[in-house]
Amino acid sequence: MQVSARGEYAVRIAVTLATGHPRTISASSLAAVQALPRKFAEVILGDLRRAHLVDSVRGVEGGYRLSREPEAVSVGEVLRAVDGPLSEIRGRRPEETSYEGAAVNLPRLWVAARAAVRSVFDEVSLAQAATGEFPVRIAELTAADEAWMPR
Amino acid sequence: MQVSARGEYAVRIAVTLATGHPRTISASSLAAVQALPRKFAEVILGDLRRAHLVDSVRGVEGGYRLSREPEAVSVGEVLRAVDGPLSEIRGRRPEETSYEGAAVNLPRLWVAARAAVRSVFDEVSLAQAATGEFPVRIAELTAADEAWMPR
DNA sequence: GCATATCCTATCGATCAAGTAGGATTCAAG
DNA sequence: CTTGAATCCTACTTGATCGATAGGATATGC
Repeated sequence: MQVSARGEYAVRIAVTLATGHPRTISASSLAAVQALPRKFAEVILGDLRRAHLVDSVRGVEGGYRLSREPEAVSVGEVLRAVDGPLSEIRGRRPEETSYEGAAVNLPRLWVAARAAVRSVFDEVSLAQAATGEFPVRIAELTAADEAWMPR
Repeated sequence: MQVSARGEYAVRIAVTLATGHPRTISASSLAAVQALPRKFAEVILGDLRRAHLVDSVRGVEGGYRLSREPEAVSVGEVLRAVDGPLSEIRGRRPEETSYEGAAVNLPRLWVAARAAVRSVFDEVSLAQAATGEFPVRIAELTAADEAWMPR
């Protein structure tokens, strides 16, 4: 479940927009407050705009704002907008894989893994990510000390 | 949760070894039966050997076999041996991330996502992956039609 | 018309992924 | 004690992608 710099930046930008909603915030302001490269932030905001997750306003006093309410946008949507699909197996969708011999059951495993990832990123809204009030299922996942240990 | 070609190949090789356990199987035989490049398979088997997941025997009649019983090796271990950690956020471990402002709660989200991935790959053994008799929790994840749909 | 934004196109260096090449080394069987 | 089949080691290539930057065209409010 590798999240690229683009993905991380996009979510940071999105939760910042969620917190300021419905005010519009400029790219330089977003970049400054989250300490990321301004030009790169512009590129990412372009991706989010083309995915219809944010609206943009040009000119002085312009900037970006979420297209929908922060409660109605999931983190998964943001990540998909900038990186592609949440889960890929050697560049293919899990359900598109197919194997011979001892590996015939692997597609089910890949699909299960994707479902697990979705159950986190598609079930957390930008509003929840901003406030830290995660759904119970998500909170439970982070409750065990073990979840915080590298492996 | 991107799985690279190395990762996919490694798991396919591992379940093949699990099925043949405890016989030793040569790299060319593994490559042939799973239809993957022989030289690349050799590289991957080297990774698995250095991770102490497989033992190798040189010479004629040589080959590879699992170091432990197929029930005692998880898919997660195989994936970690060839790609690195299951989950990384911009190249860092989830628990090592840290943010200012609206993004302060994101580390919990990253940790939750990693926990979700682990709950699949670390809970499925090579024996289960080979037979298709997955744990109930995993089977449930693949039961819904929705799990098989792209998004 | 000027300051401040977004927006568009192009480029760049570094890194990595996937795979290949060639051969040195090991070992059992005959 | 040779031979053939296997692991193992080092190096290389090729292409794509990632993370960014540059420079300016375009829009907008005052």
